[in-house]
This record gives sequence, structure tokens and C-alpha cells, in this order.
Amino acid sequence: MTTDTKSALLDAAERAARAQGVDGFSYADLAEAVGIRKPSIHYHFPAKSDLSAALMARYSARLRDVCDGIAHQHETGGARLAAFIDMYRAALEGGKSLCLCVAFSTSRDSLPADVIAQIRAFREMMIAWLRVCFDRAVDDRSIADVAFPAMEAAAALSLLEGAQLAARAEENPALFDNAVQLLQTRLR
Amino acid sequence: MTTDTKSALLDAAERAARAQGVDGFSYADLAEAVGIRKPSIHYHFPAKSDLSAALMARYSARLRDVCDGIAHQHETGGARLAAFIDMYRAALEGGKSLCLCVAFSTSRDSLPADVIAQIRAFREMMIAWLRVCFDRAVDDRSIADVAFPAMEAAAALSLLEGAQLAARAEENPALFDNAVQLLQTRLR
DNA sequence: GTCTATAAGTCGATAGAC
DNA sequence: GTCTATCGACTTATAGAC
Repeated sequence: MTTDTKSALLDAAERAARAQGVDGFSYADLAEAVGIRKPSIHYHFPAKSDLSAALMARYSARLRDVCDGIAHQHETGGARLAAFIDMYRAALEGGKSLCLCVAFSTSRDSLPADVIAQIRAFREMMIAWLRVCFDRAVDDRSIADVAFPAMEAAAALSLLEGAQLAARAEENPALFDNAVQLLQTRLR
Repeated sequence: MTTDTKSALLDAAERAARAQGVDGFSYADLAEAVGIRKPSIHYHFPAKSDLSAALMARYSARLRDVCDGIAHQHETGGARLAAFIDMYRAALEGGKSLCLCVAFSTSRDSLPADVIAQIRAFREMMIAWLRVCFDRAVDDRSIADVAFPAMEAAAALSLLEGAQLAARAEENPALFDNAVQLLQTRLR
């Protein structure tokens, strides 16, 4: 079926992009993973830029939902932040994978302008969500020493993304853990 | 002269790698930048992996010297950290460039194992240097609230690298500034 | 040390049959 | 929707003349 092939292509492309970057996989790789021939992919995604855009749109929507779920499940800012950190840690998959946003950020010049805009929007969404965590923590004291929630949110995202990058470079999740440990000591 | 061509190649390659990544430049680009023909590069660097290794070795030595210089120039941990942050901010070059370590980390699978080892060694060097900053700050109180110097060092490097990545993705240094602002408020 | 010429492979993308 | 066949551009790398 049409839909299944398209989803299968997106799944394979996301896995490949997060493991090897946008330029690290080819239509040939995708074709083999999904079990169709290379040119057939162009029916679903005429250009690779179309695939990138679809990939980022789907990822963005999914993570918005996951963050919504965390917010519904946890009341305090600290508990939400803890779950958020766990999500980034899980995305590492043993040091073989990255958040798609980080993976796309590393190869900006092979992406069209509208995908760059999607990356910016994704980061703004994540920072806004984190901002709420730190805002709440000011009142509920679930994170120590929060003086500037907006700065905390921006810093937390860069910390997590940088930690992912280092961990994947050496294929060693312990580097992620080392980098985020300080932030975790502030959680009550 | 031999030496000059080799240095010119390294200079051009470093600029290109930091701006576009290891896979983002070709021997053709280098040849044009330096003013020789493509195959002539192979005389100096038989394979691209040789070039990568030389690039990282030179960069690592240079940054070790720069950090030594900062340590000689500044006494307190806070003043040293401030200079270190400035160095990472300057490396951005308006959002068009990255630290070579970050640039190499983004394209790990196109690098040979010994260059990956160089990246690890580079990061360990940076973290050890930062560790001294935070150790000093415990005594001289030049950075607020330092309880765990080792954790602070690991977190600071990931923060700076993540901030660089975000800033270059959108070619906007303000994203770097937003991410590091919190750390800077702790400097006395 | 640098050159010309070329090999051998990859890539994304298109044309047109079925 | 998927196929075969193919294009043109690009890549790293080598051979051998100068």
C-alpha cells in the first residue's frame, strides 16, 4: 500500500539520519532498507529536500506530543525536567543515534531554507517548554537555585544537545551522563 | 616551497571543515583555494584521512597553547572561564564556523579510528583545563555556587559545544549568547 | 612537487514502460 | 506505484610525464 511504503521510508530515513546525518545516507540505502528500487523513492519524495522536510515535520509533531504527555504526567518542574533529560538520554540509543534536530543541525548547508526554519521552530518549541519547567520550579522548588528561568531553558537545551554530540562521537553514553549530572543534582 | 603549500592546504582545509564539516569540502575545493591542481594535494596528504589527522593534531596543539596563555594571563577561575567562553564565541565567526572538535564530532563515521581518538583526547584536555578553573573558583569564589568542579567542567564543555551547534545551524550568534548567559551570570 | 589524464565509484534525479 | 535503464555531476584516488 501507498501509505505503508511512505511510512516505511520515513522510518528508515529517520533512523539513518539520526545515526549518520542527512548526508550520511543515500536513496540507495533507503531502497535496500525498505525493499524497493531506488527510483521508486522519488515517487514519494521527488527530491531529498522533500524527504528532509517531511522527516522534520513528523519528528516535530511527535516530540510536541511526547512533551505534552510529560506535562500531563508530572506536576512539578523538576519532575518534568527529569523526564525530558531521560528522553534525550534514550534518544542516544547507546551512543549510536542523536535527536533529529541535532543531526540536522550538523549538516545545515545541505538543507533547504524551509527545513532550517523548521529546525529553528523546533528549538523554540523545546525552549518554551523547558521555560515552563523552570518557571514552575521557582514556585514549587523542585529545581535548586532557579533565578532566571529563560536563561535556564536556553542553557539546558544546549547542554543536552552538546552532551548528545559528544556521546555519539565516541559512541559512549557515559559522556552524556557526565555532562548532565550537574543539572540532575539540582533536581529535588 | 613544500612547507608553504602544506600549511596553506591545512589552513584552507581547517576553514572549510569548520564551516562545512569534513564531508562538506572536497580536494577540488582545496585545490582552488590554494591554487594548485587537485591531484597535487595527494602528494602532501595521500588520503583525506591523513589530512583529517593532521588537521586535528595541529588544532589540538594550538588550542593547548591558547589555553596555556589564558592560564598565564588570568589568575582566578572565573576570569579564565570568561576568556574560555570568549574563545568559543570568537570561533563562531558570526555563526559561520565551529570549533574543529565540534565539526569533526558531527561527522564521526567518515573519520578513521585514530582521528576519533584524537577527538576524545582533545575533549579530555579541555575538560581537565576547565576542571582547574572550577577547582580554583571554589577557593577564590570567582564563580558562584561551585559544589562539584568535575561535573561543572563536563557540563561547561557540552554547553559551549551545544551552543555553537545551535548558533551555526541558524547562522545566528545570538543563540550562542542566550545559551551561555546563565553561566556568565555566575562569574564575579 | 606539480602536472595531465583517467579510473572507478558514488550520488540524486529523470524518462518512459508496465 | 514500482520497475529498468540511464544521465550528468561529483567524489577520492592512481599512473606516469615533466
